[in-house]
Amino acid sequence: MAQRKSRTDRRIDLIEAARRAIIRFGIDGVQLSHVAEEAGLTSGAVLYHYPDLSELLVEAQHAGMERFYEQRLRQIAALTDPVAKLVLTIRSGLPTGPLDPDVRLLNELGGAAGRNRVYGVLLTSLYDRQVSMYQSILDTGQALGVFRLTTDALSISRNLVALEDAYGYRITARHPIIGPEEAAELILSYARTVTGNDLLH
Amino acid sequence: MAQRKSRTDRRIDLIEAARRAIIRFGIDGVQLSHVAEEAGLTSGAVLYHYPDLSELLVEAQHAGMERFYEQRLRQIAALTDPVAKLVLTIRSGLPTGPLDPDVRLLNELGGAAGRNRVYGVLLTSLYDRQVSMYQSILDTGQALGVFRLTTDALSISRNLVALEDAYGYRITARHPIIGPEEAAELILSYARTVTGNDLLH
DNA sequence: TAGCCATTTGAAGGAGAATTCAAATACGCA
DNA sequence: TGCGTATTTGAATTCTCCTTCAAATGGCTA
Repeated sequence: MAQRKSRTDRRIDLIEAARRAIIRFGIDGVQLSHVAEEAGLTSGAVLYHYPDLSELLVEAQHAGMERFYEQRLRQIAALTDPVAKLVLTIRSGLPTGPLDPDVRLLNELGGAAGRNRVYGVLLTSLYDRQVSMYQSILDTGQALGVFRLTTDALSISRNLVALEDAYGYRITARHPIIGPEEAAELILSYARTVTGNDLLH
Repeated sequence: MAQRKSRTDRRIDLIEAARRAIIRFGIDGVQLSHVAEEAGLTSGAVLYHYPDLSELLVEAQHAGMERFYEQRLRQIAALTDPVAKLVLTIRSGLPTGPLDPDVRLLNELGGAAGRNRVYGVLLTSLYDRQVSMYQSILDTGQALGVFRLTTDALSISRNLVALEDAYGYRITARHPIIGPEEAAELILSYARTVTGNDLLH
């Protein structure tokens, strides 16, 4: 028998297991047994904690998104230079490679968000928060005279997040030419143009 | 009994039916019975033409992609002015609204392309062709002196397609602010900056 | 240490979907 | 018109997954 755990500990495990299962089988392809296997439990045990699988899936997606976002925030928190912040933020929004679990998870939502309101809201809220993240970097840089923005910071930020998203898809789909490095360079080329800064650091 | 049709006619119908079913239930959620219902047939009839549902789904995705791409090509073929071409191309890459079937279908592939090589290849090939489409418009504009590109046309084109893709997702996910118009304006703002052209026509 | 209770198992049942196939049907062609 | 055949149906079968639940398990507390 699998090790017994407290209600909260087990729920945390299950959310992690669901995350892995979604990546393997897709948000519409996950089955109770997939989650159970990933967690090292039986289907019954999963059902004991989550009588409704779809609720667990939402929680898994939510947790994955929060982790992704918090991680990005934490990385730039250590920096003060707007240039360094911007460059690092761009890189941290891209997958490390085709198998990057965080981005793979987010990508699963793309299609589902058009059919499922909950997923649509989740994804939209993540997008908006990432936009704010960029916006505050750009505003600061502008105020310090480091950036000379060609348009409003909001529009630029929206485009930056959009570019990250799109290249995340390209990379996980294994584009033969566009990998993490190439994508970063493409986004940076945009960022250089609109900030009027070489973004060397 | 449903009207009898020739092998080829029925296969065309089924591909259309599968396309609709994918949009409704997701690429990993479609069932034989969904396709059958959309086609006005029984599951047995579907199986008679496509013993393997997954092959039908691939064909449906392929057909949807080709149609989407051909449609865009056809639209710009009527124009000669690079500015008009560029503006129209940007608009034609965006969904008309959250329910746009062509984009909804493409979005279904996003996640699956990370798990399924066939879908990955399909999606990558569409991306590359769309990039070429933009590239030829930009090259022409540059040659005519209408555009003064800030970077190489290839990078700009990659970013333009990436932006379309990403805003396609945002729109189908029903972002409360970013609709077709707003997305077009965001992409145009990028295009203006990198072409040095106001893109008014 | 004994007993309680939350957690987990595993088997049984049931629902739903895929698959098979014999029979029915309608179209094309002689 | 009538034959032959490709297409479609619908029922039976099998398969897979979800759901339920009684029994087992093991940690916690008194």
